[in-house]
Amino acid sequence: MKIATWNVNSLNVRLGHVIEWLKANPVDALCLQELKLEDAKFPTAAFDEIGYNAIFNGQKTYNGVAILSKARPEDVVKDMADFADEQKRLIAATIDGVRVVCAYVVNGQSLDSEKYQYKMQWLTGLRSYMQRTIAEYGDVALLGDYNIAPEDRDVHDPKAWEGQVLVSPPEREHFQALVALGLTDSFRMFEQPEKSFTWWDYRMNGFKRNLGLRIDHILVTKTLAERVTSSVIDVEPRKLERPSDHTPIITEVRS
DNA sequence: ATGGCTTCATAGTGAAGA
Repeated sequence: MKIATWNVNSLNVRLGHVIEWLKANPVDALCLQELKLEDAKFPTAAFDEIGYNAIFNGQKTYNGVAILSKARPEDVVKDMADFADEQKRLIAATIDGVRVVCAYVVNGQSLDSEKYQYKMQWLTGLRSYMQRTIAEYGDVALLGDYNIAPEDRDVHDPKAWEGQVLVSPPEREHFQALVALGLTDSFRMFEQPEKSFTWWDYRMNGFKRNLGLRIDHILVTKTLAERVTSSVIDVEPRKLERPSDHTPIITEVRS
């Protein structure tokens, strides 16, 4: 099966891109982040027309996550049970026997911001949530916008980014804590081109100059990692008119 | 150049993203 994740930065604006991408890339599950729309406005029919089920956890203006899947999603859970959160950042379901967790990690804004503290707390909550989820389900994949570049090679200019949000040591420690739960960064299981990124700033011609970061990830439990056959970033959607600033990443798991 | 661009909410600009 193929599983993918894409921060679409407004599903209203990007619906056409997502539909066309799914037609060209008929993955078994696609996790979306930053829907920026309330559940009542979710375009369920548009996905139904192309053979996809949709589950979603949205809110007006900000955040919002969804999972699109060919198979019917089972045991749908929204939010983290043990972490009270006004913001809609997590949804999970079992698809083809795999527990798929779709997360939109807090950005954090800057290290001296209250939002950074919220990010740290949220990541601590996610760690507990994932620990429990792995214990309960076994085969688990955590897909989404982590808002963390795990290593310097995931940053176009590590010197320029040093000490900034998205690359700070405490954030990277949170990423490694997820790995320590028994999760593997599926993208790094394979030889990859240098300067592989999933996000580029809209400003300064960031994409054309490849001034990006790798902050969207697909982590899988060991049992799944043994069956992973590929993991790739698809930069094509970033080349379209009015693109999202993020682009999809796809991991394939042998059945 | 603490800017640059895009989205949303709003009807001027401001917040937020990363």
